[in-house]
Amino acid sequence: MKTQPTQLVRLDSEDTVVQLADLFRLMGDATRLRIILTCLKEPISVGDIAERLTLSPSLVSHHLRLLKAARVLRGERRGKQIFYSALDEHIRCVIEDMVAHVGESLDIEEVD
Amino acid sequence: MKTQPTQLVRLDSEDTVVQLADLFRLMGDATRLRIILTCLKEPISVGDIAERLTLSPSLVSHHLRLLKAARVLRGERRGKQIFYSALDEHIRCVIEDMVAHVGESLDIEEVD
DNA sequence: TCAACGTATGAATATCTATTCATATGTAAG
DNA sequence: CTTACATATGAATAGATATTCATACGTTGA
Repeated sequence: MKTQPTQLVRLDSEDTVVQLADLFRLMGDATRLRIILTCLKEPISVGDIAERLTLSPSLVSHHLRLLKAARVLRGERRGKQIFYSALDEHIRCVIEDMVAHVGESLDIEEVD
Repeated sequence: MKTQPTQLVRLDSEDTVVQLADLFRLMGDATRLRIILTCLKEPISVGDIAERLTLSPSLVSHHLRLLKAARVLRGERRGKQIFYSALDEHIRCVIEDMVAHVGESLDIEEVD
């Protein structure tokens, strides 16, 4: 069971906009977005992400640090490995909406 | 009446991810996000955006060019002015979902 | 045609950021 | 405790990008 936010998020507020922009910027890198998508499927270790996306573990770790700090992902230790997964499901919605946008854009591609 | 996308958008596809990342990156700048939010409320001219956000018309125009190219916004000429507005409603959904994410994150702020 | 206004564009720059490499930290097994 | 493995961190760097300034383009009215 999830508690409701106590205060409404004000879209006009300066720091709310900055906060949103920070999150979008995080998703605005193809490598990082691929990492997010990979973690959305199932919890997965740093090494496995690196292997699946053919990236260096170091690079993956750098990105994971940012994503964890922004509360997009969370890490859970299991023995020597750390498994990363989505902190909540909103990110999935955000991406799905954006996919819909891309889909529509593609659809009217021939217009001009 | 809107036609349906003829082809499914494949999330695994390399260029789909890049396309998505490009869009997120566009929204990942606070100034640009403020411009988007302003245009989401109602069609508004370049000069009025600049005034409302206290930005130079030149800077606004630079950002609008990118947002138009990415099909986030559209521009429509009315006399000397050009009014910008959202091309479709998906961007609004994307932002709303992200606001929800921020709301949840704020809600558990005290956890660690 | 000219002037005035609104918008767009190009170059220059200072800042930011993704990536790499080397190294450190933490964990489990022997 | 040491070795091996998994992940994290810090510095260095090459490339990207937001902003500014100057200038050009397009539109309207005189």
